[in-house]
Amino acid sequence: MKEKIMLIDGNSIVNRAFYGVPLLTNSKGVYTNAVYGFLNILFKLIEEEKPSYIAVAFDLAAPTFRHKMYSDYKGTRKGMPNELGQQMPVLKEVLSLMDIYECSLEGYEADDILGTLSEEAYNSGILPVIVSGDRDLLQLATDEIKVRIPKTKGGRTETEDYYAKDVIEKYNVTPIEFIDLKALMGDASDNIPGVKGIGEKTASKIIGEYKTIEAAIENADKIMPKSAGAKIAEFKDDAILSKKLATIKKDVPLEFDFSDMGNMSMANPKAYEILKELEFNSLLKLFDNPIIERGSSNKYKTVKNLSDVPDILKACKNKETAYTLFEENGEIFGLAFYNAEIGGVFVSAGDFLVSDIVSAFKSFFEDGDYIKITHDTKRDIAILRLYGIEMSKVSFDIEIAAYVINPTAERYSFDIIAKEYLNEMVSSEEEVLGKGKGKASYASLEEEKLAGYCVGQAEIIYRAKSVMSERISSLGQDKLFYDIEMPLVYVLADMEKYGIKIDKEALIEYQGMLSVKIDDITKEIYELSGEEFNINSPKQLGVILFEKLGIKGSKKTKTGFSTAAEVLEKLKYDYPIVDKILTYRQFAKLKSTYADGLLSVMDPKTNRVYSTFNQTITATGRISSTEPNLQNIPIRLELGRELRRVFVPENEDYVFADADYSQIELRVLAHISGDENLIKAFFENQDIHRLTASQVLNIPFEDVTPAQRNAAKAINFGIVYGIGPFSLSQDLGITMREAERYIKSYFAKYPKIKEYMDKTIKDAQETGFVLTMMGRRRIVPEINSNNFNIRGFGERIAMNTPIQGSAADIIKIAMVRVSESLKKSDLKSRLILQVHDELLIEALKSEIEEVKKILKHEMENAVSMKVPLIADVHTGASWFELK
DNA sequence: GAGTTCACG
DNA sequence: ACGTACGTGAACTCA
Repeated sequence: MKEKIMLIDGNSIVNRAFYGVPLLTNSKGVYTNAVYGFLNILFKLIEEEKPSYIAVAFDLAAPTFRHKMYSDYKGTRKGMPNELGQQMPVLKEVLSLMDIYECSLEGYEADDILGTLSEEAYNSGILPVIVSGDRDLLQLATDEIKVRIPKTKGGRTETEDYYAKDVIEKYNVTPIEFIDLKALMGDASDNIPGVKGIGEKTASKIIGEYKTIEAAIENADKIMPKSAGAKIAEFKDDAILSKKLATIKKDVPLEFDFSDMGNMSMANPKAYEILKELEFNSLLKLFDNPIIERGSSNKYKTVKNLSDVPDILKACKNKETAYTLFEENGEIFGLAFYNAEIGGVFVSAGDFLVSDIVSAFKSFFEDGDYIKITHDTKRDIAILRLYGIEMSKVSFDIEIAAYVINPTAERYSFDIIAKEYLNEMVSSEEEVLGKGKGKASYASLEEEKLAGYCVGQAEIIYRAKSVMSERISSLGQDKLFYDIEMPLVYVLADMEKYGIKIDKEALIEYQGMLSVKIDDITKEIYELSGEEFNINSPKQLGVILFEKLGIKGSKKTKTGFSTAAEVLEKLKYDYPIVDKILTYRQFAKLKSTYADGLLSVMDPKTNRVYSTFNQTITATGRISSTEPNLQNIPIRLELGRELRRVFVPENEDYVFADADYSQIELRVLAHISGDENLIKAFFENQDIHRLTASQVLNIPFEDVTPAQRNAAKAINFGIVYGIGPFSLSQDLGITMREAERYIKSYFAKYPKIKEYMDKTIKDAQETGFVLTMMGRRRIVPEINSNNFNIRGFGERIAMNTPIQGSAADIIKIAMVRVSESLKKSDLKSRLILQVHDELLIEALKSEIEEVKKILKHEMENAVSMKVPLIADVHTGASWFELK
């Protein structure tokens, strides 16, 4: 099929659009109707024609050769209305953002440029399609070259299409004769004189017979009716001039290269933004095309016979290859590969038995010789395990990479990465499948779309990887990414695979015990309040407590009374009902979130819960845990802590071994601030809070009272979070004045901590980001906010993130090493849980001593710091007993 | 879906 | 004069 070029008469189309679409503005009052109409026409025709090249020609204000020939040319034409004029630069901006080629040339009209481009294109073997609102262009139509005249009617775009035969059919003249026709009849809008007194009907008849103006003049005496012939003779000069004016030039001295007209990218982020700004919401569907817009996704190969697979694998071996695995509920729908050697390859699950596909590609996934890159490795590890495949090392996961580069993004999906790193708009999964209830299955996609989407994603991965790997290197994050985060993916995948065993009977008993307690206390509360209400509703509870019962000391939230524990705590001694509410809340929380919650996610076949550990959620580098969240299992209150008894090892052959870092964040702070006093404190290996109290208050270590130790503990915590006197005073129940004195005295004792805090804020203000020990980087846009509150928040982020984040770096290193050590020693014991400063291993009893040694050693030696790292190890027959 | 509350480090 | 400690996830109510 011949390549096409779409040649657009910009001015005439924008005019059509302006008059065809009601005058619109966006919410900022910018007129948008002409731009909107233009784009509607443009997109519709692009979709229909699928041109390889596009050029839009515009007139310039300067006079053209026609004006020089005839000073009244277009003399009757009024200028553009202001509402349209304002839209011209907007339109040009949109076209430029979409990389659509524009051209204009002084001294010539858009028509002439189009005529020239059409001629040149045709001679170069490219088929022109001409788009104009102006019938003058019909003279360019041939048997092959089509002229399309769009009409906007009631929001819909229709076009009249003219090949040469259609012109003949409609006007009884050939396209070439159309020039003569116009020259004879004149054109009021261009102020072409024509021959006065001859209208369309007569002109059409005459040209139909004589073909050209020249012939008509020569034969003027023979023309019927006589009067027409006489007029032609009389005004022959006008007729000749008119023909010159009406003839579109095909030899304009234009410099151009067709290759410049083929770089269109309608669906790119900048275009998206401007369309959004113009509020062309209906046009944004352009970005929903499930076939990835750019690149070679249209040129993929589909595997028709699995006997072709060995050749494909051969071409991938030792070459970086991106793959995508499309799966739903454990069922594989498609597999795509992309690399420079083979381009895109698609394998559809619809064409073969999934088990055959899996065995055909087994070596790709299992052999280290294939350099794999993908998106969301952890998910693929789990899927492949369902098919008996243990995935070997994936060298680059773009999702993890995107997180390392910027941990504060909302999502790291393909579409976001393509936009961020390749500046391309591709469809998100949501756009392809929909979301929520209406979410479709991959099975419902046409094979071609599924293939395009799979291969397109593989290509995105392949290309994004090279951009991202350079970025990571330039940010000094190679070690963080390649040695910590990438290996961690496998550790987390294993943790998710193993899960943790629940003593189901014990949990049901715990649940029942809570039910009884909740029933009892609910009755008591109803009695004390004199009515039944929903205690779970803060709104209803607030009304009961602070209006009906008239309890004093309420605080307001946005929506009404606050009933938070912080408020109720202060009132519980004076009002028994408040105390009961607090107790109710405790029971209700334990039952709904933990007892009911765990039972609902427990696998009934194995009696284990399998949490998902998310590696790309937190802004600081921590991991998070969901469904169930195993990182917030109660411990602080006794009743809650009892829940930990239901977390047990697999069977009698196993036991739990656990280790938690002692004061890791304060140790990190000592290290990165370099404060000698704090460093010394840690070398003394004493109770750090007591030591802080004695140093800050200048009293002997032995004389520190429990209250003083508590105060020091609160300060130590506060320091890590970027403390203020208000919060400390609240926490300790002291005046702000006193709190301020404590803080001052703390910083006086540990001067380098103060220096560190000041410096990290200053650096963040200048650079816009903060760093952890391992080079994890968080941007802190809040820090330069003009808003007092937001800026304060930014400053606390700047102070806290390096501390929390470095601690996260450290335990991640420990996890990777513990996991490696267990494997290297061929132990059956396995890491099953991480809770920020704690690692839990389900250990084979026979391996317990070795496991304890590994845990302690790898945790304490994960990094080398100016203070020792201490991990305390415990063992026990349930999570409860690890203390 | 936003807001509130509360569990953890 | 401002509002007030960092980082999470889950359950619940209510609009």
